[in-house]
Amino acid sequence: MYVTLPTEFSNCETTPTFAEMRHIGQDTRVRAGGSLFFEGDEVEWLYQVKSGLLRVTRMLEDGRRQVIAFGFPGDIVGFPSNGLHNTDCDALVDSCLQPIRRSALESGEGAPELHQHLLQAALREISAMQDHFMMLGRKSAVEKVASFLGVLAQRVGKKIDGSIQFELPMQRTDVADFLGVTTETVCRTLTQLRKSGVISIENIHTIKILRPDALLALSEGGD
Amino acid sequence: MYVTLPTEFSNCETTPTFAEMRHIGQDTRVRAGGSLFFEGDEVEWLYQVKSGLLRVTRMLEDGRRQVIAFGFPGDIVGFPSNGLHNTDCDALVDSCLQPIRRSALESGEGAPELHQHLLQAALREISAMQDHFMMLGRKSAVEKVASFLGVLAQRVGKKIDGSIQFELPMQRTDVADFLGVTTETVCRTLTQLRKSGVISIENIHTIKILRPDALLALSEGGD
DNA sequence: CGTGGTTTTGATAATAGTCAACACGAGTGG
DNA sequence: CCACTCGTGTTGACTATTATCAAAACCACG
Repeated sequence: MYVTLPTEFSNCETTPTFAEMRHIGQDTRVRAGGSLFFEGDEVEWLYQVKSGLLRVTRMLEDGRRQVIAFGFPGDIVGFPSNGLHNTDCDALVDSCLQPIRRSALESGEGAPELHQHLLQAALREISAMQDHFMMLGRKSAVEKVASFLGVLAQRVGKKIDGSIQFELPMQRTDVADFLGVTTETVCRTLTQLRKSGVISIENIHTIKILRPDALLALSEGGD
Repeated sequence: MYVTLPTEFSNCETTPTFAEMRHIGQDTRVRAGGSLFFEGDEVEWLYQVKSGLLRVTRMLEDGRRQVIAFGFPGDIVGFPSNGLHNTDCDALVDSCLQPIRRSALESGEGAPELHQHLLQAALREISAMQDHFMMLGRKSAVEKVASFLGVLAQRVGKKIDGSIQFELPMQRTDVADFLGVTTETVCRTLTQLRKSGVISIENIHTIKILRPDALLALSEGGD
């Protein structure tokens, strides 16, 4: 029981990306389903994703959930506010993380390069969140799903002649809670995109963008 | 023509809140309707609101607009991403601002106290935006409006016996674009709250919360 | 007093949600 | 190896919420 504690099962690599080792922990692996932190926890570490996929969420008392962000390789999660985590975070697939001491962000003495890197990451985070506001507040279901697929294609897609293919490791529920729609709407929208020949669904967790131009148009409201 | 440039019409005060004057500009006044910056502008200054009200927005090509945030006294607006503004910002009423050099945030050498203050403000901003995700993605129109009024009451409300009164200086359109609904929905919801005796609308820009407890319940999904 | 912009209300339509059934696939145990 | 089961995904029928379009009311200002 109480199973969702972080399950560290080995170290993965040992080359810190930044000079000041003192502020960087040993790389950590978390199994799919394992949690990194919960809302209200004191922040000791931030985490830079090296491989895998994290899910950052926030819950309402009545169970409604919003996926705040997905943590793809390169992303940093766990920025504190008043020293506390204000979201939950868990791994959707086995993931490898580089922990970074909170103090490297907040005081940063002795590791100016790392401090700078974290600060810039936080500022990029603000900007990315502003984009997502537009998504949640002003886009239709089709535009939301199309935008989401577009971003993923750009971020983790592999070009195969004219089309772009990528893994969609999270569940439909996660996509829905990220986009502020229901699972059913995500399904229907994907079906609609498939039937109109914009994408093909290779299998549940693999999408191929057949017509990137059409997808882009849909994501911006072009019919 | 080209009228929306910042209209500075005087200095207002001269007591910098932080030690290192070098990084702090003279207090600046902006008239209602004046713009502080536009999306894509190079960031030279951040602004801490001393009085008045700012509106931070982002636009889609087709004209759809999302109000990212309102800048109330105490708030800091204008965090850069890659050195650029990624939103527009203008003043809704005559406002007084304290400009702070971007370098105070990003390099901060010589003014560690100010740097720290700005960093913490950025981190609080991230947390506040996460809350707003829930608002945009998962709350109904009534919950959105009730939450919004609740926050304003807490932030700028004045207690008058059992009720809380405050100014709502922005237009209905701004509230709508902030909450991700239409103006009509904002109006109808306010009317509904008024008719059910939760609020009274003293005049278009003045709201009185008659039953704070009921408003709170509505903002969390309680019927 | 008009005039223009904003707010409010009403009637109707469209989008997305809900509830329910069914399909699919992975893993389990007979 | 084959049901069986459970969780997830998909589809369908229907409903509810919110958007849209249009008209009226209100207000601020010249």
